[in-house]
Amino acid sequence: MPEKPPARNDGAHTAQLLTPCPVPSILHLDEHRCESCHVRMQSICAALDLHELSESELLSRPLCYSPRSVLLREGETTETVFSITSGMVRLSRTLPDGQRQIIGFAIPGDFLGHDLSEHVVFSAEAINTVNACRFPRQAFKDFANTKPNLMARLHELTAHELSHAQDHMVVLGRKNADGKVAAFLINLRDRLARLDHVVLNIPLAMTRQDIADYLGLTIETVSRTLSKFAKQKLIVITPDGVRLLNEEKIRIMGEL
Amino acid sequence: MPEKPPARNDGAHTAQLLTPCPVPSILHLDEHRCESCHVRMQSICAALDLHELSESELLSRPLCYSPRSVLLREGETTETVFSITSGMVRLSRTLPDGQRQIIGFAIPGDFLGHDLSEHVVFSAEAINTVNACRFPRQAFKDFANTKPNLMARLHELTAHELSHAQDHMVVLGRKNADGKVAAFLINLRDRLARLDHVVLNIPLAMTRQDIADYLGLTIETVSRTLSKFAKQKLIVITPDGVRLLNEEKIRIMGEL
DNA sequence: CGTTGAGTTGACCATCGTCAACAGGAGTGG
DNA sequence: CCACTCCTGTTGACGATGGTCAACTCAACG
Repeated sequence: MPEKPPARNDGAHTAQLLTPCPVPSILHLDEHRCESCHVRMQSICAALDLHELSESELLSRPLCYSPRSVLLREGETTETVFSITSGMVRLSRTLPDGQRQIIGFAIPGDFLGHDLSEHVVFSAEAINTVNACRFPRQAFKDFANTKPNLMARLHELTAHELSHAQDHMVVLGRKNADGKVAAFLINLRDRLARLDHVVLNIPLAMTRQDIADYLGLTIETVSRTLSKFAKQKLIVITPDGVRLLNEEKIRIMGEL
Repeated sequence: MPEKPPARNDGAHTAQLLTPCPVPSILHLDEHRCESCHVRMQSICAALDLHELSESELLSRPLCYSPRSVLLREGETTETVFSITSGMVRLSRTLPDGQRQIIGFAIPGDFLGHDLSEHVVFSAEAINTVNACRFPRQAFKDFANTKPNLMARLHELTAHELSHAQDHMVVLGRKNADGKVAAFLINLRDRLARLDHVVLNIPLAMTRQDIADYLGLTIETVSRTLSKFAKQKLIVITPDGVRLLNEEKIRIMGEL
């Protein structure tokens, strides 16, 4: 893991400014009502009863972000926090020398801005089209301070995130390339399964470069490893992701 | 980073059962009064006023743990949570194949059991003599649920821990051996400095094996890297730790 | 004085990073 | 429609970083 000279293809992750995309479904209001939100019970909102939900609804705005748009930018002051309702968001930190480490991929139900603090410590960029409820940070914080349930739920999500971060430390510190890629696939599958129940194909909306930057590998090693898995009939690589043929073997390789 | 065959020197981290050591200072009561606790404002207790402090004092017991004793054991159910007041605690996870990843070193002011959940996800072992306030988990949880300040403080500590975990991901994923060791030294120095103000010598109470398991390296690489730093007059290796000669260079190597 | 465990150093080698070439798809413009 | 570029992804050849194995020192301890 030598210190890379100033990143090779920076163009790959320069993302444009925050650009909400058209929200046609602003007309179908009930689709955007919190009450009928399909990830409500996975999200921070699980803590709220119907009355509280409509209170919180007054604070938030459902927004749609086009691919590559920026939800949060590392180093700025935090104006907003988010609850993701669809799509996938990449969370990353950049080193002074230009290297990038992806610290996670947020999926529907995930919350961005756990600490409610003033400083954004990582960038958040939409990978594909993303829908998210955006809250003004201070208003959300004030609201949470009056609702012990909500604060407890936020804490629960944060603690869960911490545990997940610790899992990933183990992967980064103690797994070889095969183990890292296997752990990544299994982990993503399990998280998506919690939302969708059946996940046959694991959609890989992120690029190989993203996966590499998440696993502390290079794009070449990720590509090679996936090809090797395919040759060993452990997976099939599809245009939009990966299908597991031998989940058990992959799971053992990636096991923590 | 090949998958190690079942750990080389397991003996190094078999720790004995929870064994509080004699607490002679049980006589000098005021030293153990929360009111005069020297890490109070760094710890979870910073959220409590004097009245609340004496309430919480009824829940907790100040205990002393001898080196290598176990505060929490991975996989068991959580009976207790801790606030560390002196000494250093090693937090680790073990993989099915016996490999170990150290996910952090807790120092005075740190809290163990952030999630307040039923399952212990990492082991916590005293590295040297450790003093800690022990709370029954459920009682602490109930208490926190009645004190929004305390819950907010717990959440603050957890969010801080999460941010720290993300820092460490960057180190594990994107730094070479030199950068990892440098980042470790600087990070430890800064954390100790927050407690002690002046830290000339960085005490390394943990073994080289511990450092290696924290940084995703081997004991040999850690040893070699420290020797190299010493040869380059960046540090001096002392019996009980390390002294920085050229902090600036180390800091740059370890920079995030 | 032998044992044990931590730490250091050297020699060798495997894994994964580096560099390079190439394939295929999307978008652009003539 | 085709030529062109740009970008992502794949594959191969080579080499450096860091892991493996081994030998050694030193301090602590009985």
